[in-house]
Amino acid sequence: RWRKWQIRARIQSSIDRNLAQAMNELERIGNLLGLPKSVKDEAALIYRKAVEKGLVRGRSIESVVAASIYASCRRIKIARTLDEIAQYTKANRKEVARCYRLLLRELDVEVPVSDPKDYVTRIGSLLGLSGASMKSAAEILEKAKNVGLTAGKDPAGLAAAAIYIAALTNDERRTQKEIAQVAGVTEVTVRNRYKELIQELKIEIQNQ
Amino acid sequence: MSIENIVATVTLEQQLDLYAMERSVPNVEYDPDQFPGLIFRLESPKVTSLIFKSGKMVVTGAKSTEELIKSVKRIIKTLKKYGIKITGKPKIQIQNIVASANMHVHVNLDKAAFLLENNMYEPEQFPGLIFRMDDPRVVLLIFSSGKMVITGAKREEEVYKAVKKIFDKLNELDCIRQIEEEEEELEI
DNA sequence: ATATTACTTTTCAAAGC
DNA sequence: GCTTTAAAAAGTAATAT
Repeated sequence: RWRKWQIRARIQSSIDRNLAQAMNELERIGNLLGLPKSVKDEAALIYRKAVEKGLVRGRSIESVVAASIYASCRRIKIARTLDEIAQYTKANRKEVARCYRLLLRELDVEVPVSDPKDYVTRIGSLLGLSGASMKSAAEILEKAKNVGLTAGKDPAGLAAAAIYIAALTNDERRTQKEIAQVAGVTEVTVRNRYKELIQELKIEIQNQ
Repeated sequence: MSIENIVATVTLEQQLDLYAMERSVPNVEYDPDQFPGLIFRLESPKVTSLIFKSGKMVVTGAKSTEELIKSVKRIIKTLKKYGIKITGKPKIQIQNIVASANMHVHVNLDKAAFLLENNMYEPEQFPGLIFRMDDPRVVLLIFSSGKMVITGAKREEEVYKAVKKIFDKLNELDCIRQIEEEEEELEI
């Protein structure tokens, strides 16, 4: 009886210690990323489930915390790339991605497929674009999705190209370089997506 | 549909001296600190073999069972040619078959990701939808172009079964759209 | 600015760390 | 879990011309 109680207490305290450390990490990374409380709370919930299922064994707390944050961002539709989150940890993107896949498979956390439109708000505001431009970028992406142009493509690259077009047509031109930088993709990707979008959606660009 | 790669293990039931092989057989790589197996590349059929001191080997790169068998025979013949004594007949076991196929349709991956069970679709990480099929037990990488990769099969038949099954399933779920393809290559 | 090369994902065995 | 080997898919990245 006593022994059983002791074992249970020991396990509980081990989970508590793990959680306490994890919450510090979560708070640190979350603040560095400028995430709202709702995202941090959701991430904490996901992490708690992971610890209770013993998924953190053999892995660093930090990587699992980062993966929980990523899953939370995806659920709440706060656009953040895996790289952005991983940069504040000692682990690399690959390790965080591995933990994220583990969370998806082992926990019943449902994560919707990321929507390029979610990246528009972030990229647009970082560039100081008007709401009108962001709205037209979202419309371009909606059309692109309807003709099956977005399948398999990086949502950040798609959003970047849509913003490039929208800014151009709204007289708020930003260079591909500027957009690529804040979107976290290369200029080549922005250019490739841009070419495809204007060609397939028959968008007229006056400028040169 | 075509088989792209077959991974097989070959058991020779005898110990091998890899150091002696490295000295006498040309074009082999052996660095036990890096990897316990000796790497031997056969030019035709173009396959690569990892040979272990236990007498077991892994042969990769074959595109058909016939090619695999021919490769194993040639590898053993080559080793014998350079003075490596090999007794008994090799036991060949196919461990993994990788194949590619083309459905010639456009696939709505967003919809498929929502409707299919056991799938993973993360376009920021990889363009294909990863689907784990229970029967046959294989993994399929499905692309929006309608092309796909089937891996994890142990028999050729499982590949055909999996391709038919996923096509029917995507059709049922209405995740497929016909596409106008210019060049229709004829294949069997 | 475009062309190559290289990496992402999945699968599998081998022996050893 | 890692190390090594092969192969395809399509996208993206890094480097070369």
